[in-house]
Amino acid sequence: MPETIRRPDRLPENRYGNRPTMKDVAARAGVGLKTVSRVVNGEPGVTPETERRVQEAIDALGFRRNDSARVLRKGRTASIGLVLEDLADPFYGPLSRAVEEVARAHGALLINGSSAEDPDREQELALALCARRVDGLVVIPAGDDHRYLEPELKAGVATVFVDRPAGQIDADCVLSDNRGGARDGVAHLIGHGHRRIGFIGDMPRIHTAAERLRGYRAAMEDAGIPVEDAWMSLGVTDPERVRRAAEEMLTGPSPVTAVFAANNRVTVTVIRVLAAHARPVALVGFDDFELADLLQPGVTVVAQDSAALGRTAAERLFRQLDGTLVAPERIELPTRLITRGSGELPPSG
Amino acid sequence: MPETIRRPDRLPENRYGNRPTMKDVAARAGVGLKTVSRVVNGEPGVTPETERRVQEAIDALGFRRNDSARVLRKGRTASIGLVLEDLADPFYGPLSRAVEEVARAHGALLINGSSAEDPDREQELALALCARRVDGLVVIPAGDDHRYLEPELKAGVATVFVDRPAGQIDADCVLSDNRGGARDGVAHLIGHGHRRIGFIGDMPRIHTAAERLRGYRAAMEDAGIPVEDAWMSLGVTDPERVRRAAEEMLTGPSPVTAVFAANNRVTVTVIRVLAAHARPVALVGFDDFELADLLQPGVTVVAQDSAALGRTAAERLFRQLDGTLVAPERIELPTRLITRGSGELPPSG
DNA sequence: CCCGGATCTGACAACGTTGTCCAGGCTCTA
DNA sequence: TAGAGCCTGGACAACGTTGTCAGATCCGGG
Repeated sequence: MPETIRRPDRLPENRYGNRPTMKDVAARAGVGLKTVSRVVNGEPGVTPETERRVQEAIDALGFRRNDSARVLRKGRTASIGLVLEDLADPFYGPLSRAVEEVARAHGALLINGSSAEDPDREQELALALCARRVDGLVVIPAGDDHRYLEPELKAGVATVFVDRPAGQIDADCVLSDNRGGARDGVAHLIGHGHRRIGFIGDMPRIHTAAERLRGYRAAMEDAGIPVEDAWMSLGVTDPERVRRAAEEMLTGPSPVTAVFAANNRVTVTVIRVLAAHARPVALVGFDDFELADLLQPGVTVVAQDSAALGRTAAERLFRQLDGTLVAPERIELPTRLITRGSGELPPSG
Repeated sequence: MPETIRRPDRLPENRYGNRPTMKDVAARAGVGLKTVSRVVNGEPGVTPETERRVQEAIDALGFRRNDSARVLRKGRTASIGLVLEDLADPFYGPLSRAVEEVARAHGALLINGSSAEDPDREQELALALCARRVDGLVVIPAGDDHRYLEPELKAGVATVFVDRPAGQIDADCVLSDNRGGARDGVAHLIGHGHRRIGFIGDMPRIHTAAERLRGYRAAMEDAGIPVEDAWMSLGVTDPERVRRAAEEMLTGPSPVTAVFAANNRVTVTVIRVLAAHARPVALVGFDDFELADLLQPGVTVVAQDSAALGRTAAERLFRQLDGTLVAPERIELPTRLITRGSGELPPSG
């Protein structure tokens, strides 16, 4: 197909398909442009009769206001961005739901996407949202350097980090008390007589993982129990390797009688290993999950309130936008130990 | 505070906080506006030296292109909307994740929200997304009348319905084979010797619920088993009432030896009832869920591939946008029976 | 009958970007 | 060294909306 040399700037008339504009509505209703705008936005100063004519034209043409133009003119988009780690992770469902509810209450829409735990993708996504001029950003960080957001912060984009703190910049963040929660969970096992307790968690470069490890160490130290290296498995995430790590600490020279699983993925895998294991082994997991109570035995967990994380973050974000908030703060929400059986098994073997 | 009588149209200089524009960048770099645009968009025709100067000014000012203005000019937003029923429902996690991946592959962002199963809210949300001029819409319907979308369809907004069909309009939809799946599940129970089989499902006004009921009836009819009313519970969703319904069919005059649970919420509740019940009762559930294999016995389910639903829908949407697709179609994806034990229990009592 | 005021309406500019098109400077060849 | 042609850069309009402001209309009262 030969390339057209001079295509007119104005496409025939099918931009956005061929949506009618206020101008079209005005022409059809026989009124001025601004009058249509007034009707659409419910501004006062329009006779009922005029309003009726305009409304009629709107319905007839199927007019819908173009919010891009509106945003351009007004400067506020009434939308906030949410950068998740993984949309499909059940832990984030209630969180994003909570963010959405708060946004809705403030008349804002939610735009979101997942970083898939990739720092570059997190940055790409966050900046794309800023280019859309979202009013604010809720970020669950994948990376640990967020200086790329500095111009945005300076430009007034409200920003709150959730679940993990921001890196290299001073910003609001809302976290769970990871260290305290892990400490409670491990102390619970110690309270039931365990001394050889295993820990399986993610890489310590991830803030939550590091904090939970600290909690484990603190609880052990409080009880005066020296920790053996063979009891700890760090940075192992895929099910197969978690399985192997669990089996090693169960059968090693100094076998553990209890396991602390530092996140829900690990917990589920460990449950599978323990189910196939002859000797009963106690288990406490970080993060609650559905049906934990129906397993045999029920799984004792340190639960974080992911909905509260989302709600708190979103509320802070809108308070930043109101201007009622100035100094960045770090908020830690408490966790809750839920006993269901697996954490109360006595030591054996 | 007294209202300012005449506020100048031009706010001092803090719209969007006070973001620099291309004009500012151009001034600082000592070049024309369009040259900046060229650099930002990687268009050819700029000397390396000029490009460097411009890039420097961009970095120094922290400039970020305003996509609202861009959208206004170009007519495409490179974003699609997703109207979910509930962000927090684990069934929709993989689905929205799949939609996101496809969108990402096409360079589009995803804007989403939940209808909370409320038709009015679904409409409000869908139209808000259209006002943003999303290029397309993936909708999991809450209501059954979608004529409100007609002007949008006419205007060229690509639209695909998922999980449930569109009501009163002719549009693409991607569904699971609900009837066939339910039929397979119930036939499986019959194959293991059951004749008195209970059905617990949602209100038949919901398409999926109605289809699954049809599947149940069809399987029973195929086997020549007359269905008793007492075996069916319809429109019951909250856990307490599901619990009661289940108990009634287990203890009634003609007690069932097996239960078909028509969605994952119901399944989980029924599991709880059966766990507390003396006589073993077989169970097949519609929808798979995590840990179903770890329960005692493992739960046999009719699984739908929610990721495939999302992927298929999103791909169709982008094919609509390409123009490679014209006539709306109704696509049904197969379900898969996963046997884990609970569905293979023999009749007892 | 005219005027003041209140009410309603519309012309116009501006938001920040991109497409078009032309001007000027440069290189290369004859 | 002049001329042709290419390359780079910039002026300008337009996208659809809303804020400002002035003009038009209508009413009642003096």
